[in-house]
Amino acid sequence: MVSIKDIARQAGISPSTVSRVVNGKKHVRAAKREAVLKLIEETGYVPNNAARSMVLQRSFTVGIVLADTFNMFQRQLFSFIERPLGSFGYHTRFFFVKFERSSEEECLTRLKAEKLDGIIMIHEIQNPSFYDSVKKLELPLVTATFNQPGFPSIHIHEEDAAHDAVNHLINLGHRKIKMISTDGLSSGTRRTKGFFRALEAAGIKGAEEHVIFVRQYTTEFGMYGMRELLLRKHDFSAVFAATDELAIGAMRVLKDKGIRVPEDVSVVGFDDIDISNYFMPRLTTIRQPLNEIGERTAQILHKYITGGRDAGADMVLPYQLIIRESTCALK
Amino acid sequence: MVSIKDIARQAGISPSTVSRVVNGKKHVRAAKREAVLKLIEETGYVPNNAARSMVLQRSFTVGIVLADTFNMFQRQLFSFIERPLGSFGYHTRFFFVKFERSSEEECLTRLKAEKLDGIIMIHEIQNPSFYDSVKKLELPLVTATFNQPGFPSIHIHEEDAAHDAVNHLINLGHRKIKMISTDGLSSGTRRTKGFFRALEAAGIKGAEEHVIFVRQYTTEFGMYGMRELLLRKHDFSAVFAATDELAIGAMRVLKDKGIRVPEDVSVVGFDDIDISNYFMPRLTTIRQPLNEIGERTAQILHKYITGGRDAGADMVLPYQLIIRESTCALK
DNA sequence: ATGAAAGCGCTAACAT
DNA sequence: ATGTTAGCGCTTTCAT
Repeated sequence: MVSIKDIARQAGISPSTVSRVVNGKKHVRAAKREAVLKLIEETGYVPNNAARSMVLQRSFTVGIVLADTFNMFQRQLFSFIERPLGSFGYHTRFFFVKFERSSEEECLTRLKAEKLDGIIMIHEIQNPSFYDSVKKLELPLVTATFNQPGFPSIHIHEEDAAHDAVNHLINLGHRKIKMISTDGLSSGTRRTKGFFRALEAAGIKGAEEHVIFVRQYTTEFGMYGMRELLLRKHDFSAVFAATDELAIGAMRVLKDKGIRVPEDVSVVGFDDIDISNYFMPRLTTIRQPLNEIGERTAQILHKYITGGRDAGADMVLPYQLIIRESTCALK
Repeated sequence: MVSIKDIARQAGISPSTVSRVVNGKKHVRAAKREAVLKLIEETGYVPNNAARSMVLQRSFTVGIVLADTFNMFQRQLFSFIERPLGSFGYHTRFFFVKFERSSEEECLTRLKAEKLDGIIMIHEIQNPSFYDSVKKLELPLVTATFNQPGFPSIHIHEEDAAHDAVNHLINLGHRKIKMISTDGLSSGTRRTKGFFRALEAAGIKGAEEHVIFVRQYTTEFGMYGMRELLLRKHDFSAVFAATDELAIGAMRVLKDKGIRVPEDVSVVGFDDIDISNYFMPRLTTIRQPLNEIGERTAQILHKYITGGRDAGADMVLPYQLIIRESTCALK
């Protein structure tokens, strides 16, 4: 493997100068710069990252914390984060965390072990002490798709979005509306709040009884949630699922029971993952601007890493209600 | 950050001994080993990877080459590869490649730049010189889900599987069967071969005219493929899609045209991605044992990296035809 | 069984 | 503008 010394020797100069050229520093005579560049081209020299990393005390890698379910939503969001991050010269490293206290703690340990330049969370850790520890480590952290006080966050206004989604149902004439949500995750809590708010504004009582809580945002739990709902009593004409994946699972059960969507039951999701537009029926949902969220997240983290400790910024992006085929007016 | 020197100093011994303990080497008196372990526990010491990497000339990271579409199939497979790889102490780094010559070349450059311990390909590069270059680099490489001569490969027998899928259609009485496939990727070629073989065995002529080739395995291209098929003439009763994603796109178009699946047209996919079982109708498909493929791939690569250059092993895993709701007997 | 010393490839502070 | 030097944290001979 050709090293900086090889280049220096062949160019008849010192490694320092080669380093200056490689890093685009000033104070190098044009002629030498050219010569070095040419040599690099010829030899295919590439700086050794481990070495740079050691002296610079930076790893050039950022950790991405995500749920070990690695569901479609997260996978899509990751794609949108990875690219801009790469353009800033970062690599990404995954940290999967389960929905358990012990897994969260272990995640923190692993996060510490790697010498990360920064952390992006696209899945929230429930234990608040996690964030305290990160703060102590002075590790730049930004959260994407949810708001974490004290850290830069890029997200939409989930409560408002949920409210709009439910309101869409209400405007369609629905009064008996159920929700499949999560109570362990703050995103679930916020979406549930929006649900309650819309119901209350419409004068619909007993909202609390209308929501069923499941543990994770997966199609499996969507099925489970709907089964539970049906077990209690099928007296609803519409369902709001806290995520598209939940909605997809719920629709699966509905279909299997011979209950038609949207004729018998309208369904609204949340997130607008790719597949939602391929479903039959196409899912009505809230679109999160994943592309922009990814881009902003990368930008802000980079700024945070390079520019210093000005945390706390909270960026709220616009969402959009996408009305498709899974909802219709109450007959 | 606590370093090996700190531990050594506190334990009143030399860094060498600490290193021995950390790496589980022999020739350390039990008492000292205990002491060091205790200190490590207390201080939360973790070896600096960059430093180890430099002296060991290993990066502990393996590159994963995948299509920049990062479709559902790849996302799922990645999950199954990442875990076992992690248990061997490797990290993963993504290398997305587009379906273009230039992107493939650039991928090779980036692959070289990183000091990778190994490479896993879950997407094939079309340019054969790519593999020559990797061979020259003496970089351990294993391919997952497709066979690359000269490298360890873990995959199913795609041609046989495709044959079985099509045969299922034939057994159902279908004679007018179309295929949506790819000709740029060898997996597409192999699946197409299976399609031909089944048709020929059944005495169905003009097989070549029955397949439409698209560029990528995405739902979008599935839609495109079906639209083209319909444009030519709707004289088929069944369609075999080279992947589930393609099938999903195809079914979308069918549905939009008011053509029922499976009553009017039976559809078979390939891969059995998670979502296929949630579709309406549930997709009949070929199941690739992703879990096992992922596990084996990680194992074999690890062995390859640590054990030396015994490339060439070719592991063929069993597949399974999963008959669900998207196919039915020809009426 | 243990320590001293060298060196992995690079950058930056300090000379000049 | 350029070179010399030290050192990042670790592992590994080579002594002892």
